[in-house]
Amino acid sequence: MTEPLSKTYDPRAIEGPLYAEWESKGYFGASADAVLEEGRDPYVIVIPPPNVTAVLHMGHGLNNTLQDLLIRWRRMKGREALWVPGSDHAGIATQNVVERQLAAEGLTRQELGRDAFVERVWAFVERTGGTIFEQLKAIGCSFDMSRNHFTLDEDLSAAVREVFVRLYEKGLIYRGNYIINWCPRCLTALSNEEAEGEETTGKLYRLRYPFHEHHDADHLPELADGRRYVVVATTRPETMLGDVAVAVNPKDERYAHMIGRLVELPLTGRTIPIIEDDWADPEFGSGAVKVTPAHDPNDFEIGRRHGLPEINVMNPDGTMSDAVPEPFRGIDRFKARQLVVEAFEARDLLDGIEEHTHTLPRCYRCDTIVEPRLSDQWFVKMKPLAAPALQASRNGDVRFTPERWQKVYEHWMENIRDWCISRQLWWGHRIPVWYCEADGCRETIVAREDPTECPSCGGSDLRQDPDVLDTWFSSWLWPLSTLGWPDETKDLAAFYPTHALSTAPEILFFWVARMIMAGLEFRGEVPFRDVLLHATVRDHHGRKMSKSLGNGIDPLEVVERFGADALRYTAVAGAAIGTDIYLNYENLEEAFAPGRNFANKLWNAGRFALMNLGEEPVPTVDAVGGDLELADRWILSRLNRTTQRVDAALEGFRVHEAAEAIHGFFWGEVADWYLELIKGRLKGDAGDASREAAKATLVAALDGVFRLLHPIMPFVTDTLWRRLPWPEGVERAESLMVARWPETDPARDDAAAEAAMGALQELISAIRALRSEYDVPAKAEIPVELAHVPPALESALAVEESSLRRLAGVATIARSDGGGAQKGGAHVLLQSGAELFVPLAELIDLDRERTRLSEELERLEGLLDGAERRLANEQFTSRAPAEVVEREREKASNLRDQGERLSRKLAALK
RNA sequence: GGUCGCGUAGCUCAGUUGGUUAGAGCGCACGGUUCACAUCCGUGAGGUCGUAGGUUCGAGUCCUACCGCGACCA
Repeated sequence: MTEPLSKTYDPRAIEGPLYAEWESKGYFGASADAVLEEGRDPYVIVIPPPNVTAVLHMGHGLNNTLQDLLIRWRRMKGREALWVPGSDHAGIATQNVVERQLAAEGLTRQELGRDAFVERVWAFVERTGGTIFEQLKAIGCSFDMSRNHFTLDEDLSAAVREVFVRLYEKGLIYRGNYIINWCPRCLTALSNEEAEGEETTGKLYRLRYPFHEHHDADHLPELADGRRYVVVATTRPETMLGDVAVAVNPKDERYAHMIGRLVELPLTGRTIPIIEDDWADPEFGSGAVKVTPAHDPNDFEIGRRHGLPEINVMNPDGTMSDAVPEPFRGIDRFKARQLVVEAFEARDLLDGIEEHTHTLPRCYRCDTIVEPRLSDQWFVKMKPLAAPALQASRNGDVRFTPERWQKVYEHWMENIRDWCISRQLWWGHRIPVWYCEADGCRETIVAREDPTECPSCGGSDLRQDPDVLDTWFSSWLWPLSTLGWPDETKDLAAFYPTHALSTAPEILFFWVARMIMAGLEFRGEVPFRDVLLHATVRDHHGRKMSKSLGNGIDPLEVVERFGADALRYTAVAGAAIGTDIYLNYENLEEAFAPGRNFANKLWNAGRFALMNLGEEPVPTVDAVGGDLELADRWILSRLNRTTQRVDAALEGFRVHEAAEAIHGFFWGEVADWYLELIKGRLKGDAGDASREAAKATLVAALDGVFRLLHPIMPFVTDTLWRRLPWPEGVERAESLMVARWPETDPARDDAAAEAAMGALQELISAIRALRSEYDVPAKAEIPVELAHVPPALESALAVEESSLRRLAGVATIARSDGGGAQKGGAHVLLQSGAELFVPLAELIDLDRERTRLSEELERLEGLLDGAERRLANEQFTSRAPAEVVEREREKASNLRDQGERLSRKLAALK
């Protein structure tokens, strides 16, 4: 710990060991007793559980950095901070992975059998399941691994079963035969949310259905054989094999008198009726729509309204079923589509094909086109659960950041549809429902404990429902179940409700909305107060990073090359609220330059400070009070303002603003100015008292900024912080991680010091700019003359004249009255009111100087013109607030003064 | 089609209730090798704040329309 810092910043050397130390000291743990018995204020975040098979990607990197930032910040603020980690069994995704492994061995899960398959998945999960947490540790996540959970753990599974039974008993879970979204590749039902719409340019086919018999449809077109026909349009012609009616709008006069007539359903030998239903839109196509109740949600509704039959023409795998005529049986749906169209064409029944843009639903796990399918499934009745969840948003019990997500959430809640929760998978929570197989009984048993006999007939021939539950049916309980619910555990009492949830916007409905419903339904309280929807990580072309595009960034490679702190800072600084973060995966050095450069700067400036501070104790700032110099008071004032800014930013989840404030303070003020100003004092050039004041201030400034930065860049800050020399007798935590967050101190705000330093900085910058403008050699020391020096600058020069010489390369400082202009030099009018003259006849070209001053004068006159016009406007002076008018007057007078002086100088040069 | 959001420097973005001479990082140009840092230091170029109206004493900020982009939901 006291070995010297390496000359170059090497994050690999510090990060791993430091994390291990934090973990071994138990800093990540939280205590329920501390909350329940000692009255400590908790702050809780539950992790959005990554899939158990997941490997870390930048989305995780960003999201978990944000959570760690919030947790570390609140921990330093003295809260009992708990970050609950865990993972999700991810039914379809995990099952797919293992099925692919089997396929590589030439096996299918059906060949293996259910029990053996599930065993195999468990083996896989146990082998790979912990990976992501090791990876998250590498980026510094301070979660409490003693509370790690998995959705298939015994206690979490018990919670799932409890919830199923409760909702069933309450009448909110039911089984029914409805149209659901079906993935023909995964062979399972999906919820509406899991079927993702994708805009596609497809085709709209117009099909002719001839009337079964001749009648008075003279205004309709006729076929070559003289039969009249109606035209229906569809994007899925193969489903016509399951048509049971043609619907027209009752208000549509073209068809009004045809209701009840029959048309022939081509290819099938069936006839189907024309029915009236409001759903048919007279404006769309011919106004007549085919009705296929078993394969379309709207047609399903029409079918039920009219008591129509439901003909299922498709097998689960997307091939045509035995309910269709022979040539189509067993044929894949898309091939069947082609065959149906050809058959229509051959019979002159194809009315036309046109391009048609529509939204196709695809399976969110395998991208296969989802098929609406009629089947028996379990559903949750959502309206009763949504009502309180909607209320919670409207009354502010849950808040969304960025705010606009509130509307998205409420819109979804207002239009909620029932949730299909059964999945035809093997990996997941088995549905706790049994059917009595006894003849004449057929009882349905829904139970918390596996039943051994039928409560109705006493029979023991029970068959459990083969299906499992939607994974989200367990993750919607996450904040409850990870804290022990339904048991009344200490954790539940101490840590529920949690405080913030940070996640990706795309799972707002899947997960966040449902957690809010579950929290309210099962615990009577929202599960968290704040929902933070973070940025999407994209590549430099704006494309979402994805495995299939190969445009991802491996966070571990970034950590390896630049360090976790660099990764974290880059993510935090780039993730402005409501905007996505763009990273170039082809050039990681450039992509992570902000964090990498800043970490390196911290290291080097910190190392320099530590070398100069030495290891002996330093006095406190209070102890050297009277010896504090301008620069000291200035940097302490700046620190104080920075602390205020950072606090306010973090309260509002404006993490990028916090990062920027700290970055600007450390680099732009501490490193660029303060360290430069005190170099001589640290060496003792100005005596012991001055040196001690500088040391005390430097330690205070670094201590403060390291604390502010620790939640964002925990490793480099703790490493440097613990090496700071410390005042004797002042208590100090053993790690910055568990040190207290800085308090702001109004007494340290020092406007006078800031004004004086501001004037000095302006002067130094102006001299540097002139040197650059006129190509003064870097080492050449130049004379300067000052006039009209205002008190603020005067007070700065009184103590920092040597700094001025060193930082601006000044040899001599003379005073003049500043009356006119001297030839053979350069003039600058400073905003502080001072005048700078650099007499460098041999370097300064008169023409160039005149041009430079003219341009400056023009700029000033433009500004003055605007200000004067405003002041001349009586409306402005009477209506604008007095202070605004006053500020405008000062500005105008200042500009006028500068302008006049500048034109005199310009005139003198002509 | 509905809802929401976004167009500010070459790029990615700040700009907190309308009011200092509109900022940052990256990139670019020029200069800089002893004395913390070339992952650095200094200086600089670059913006009629998408377009057109409107409200106001005053608009990057508020309103309307349009153009362009994106997201979500049908």
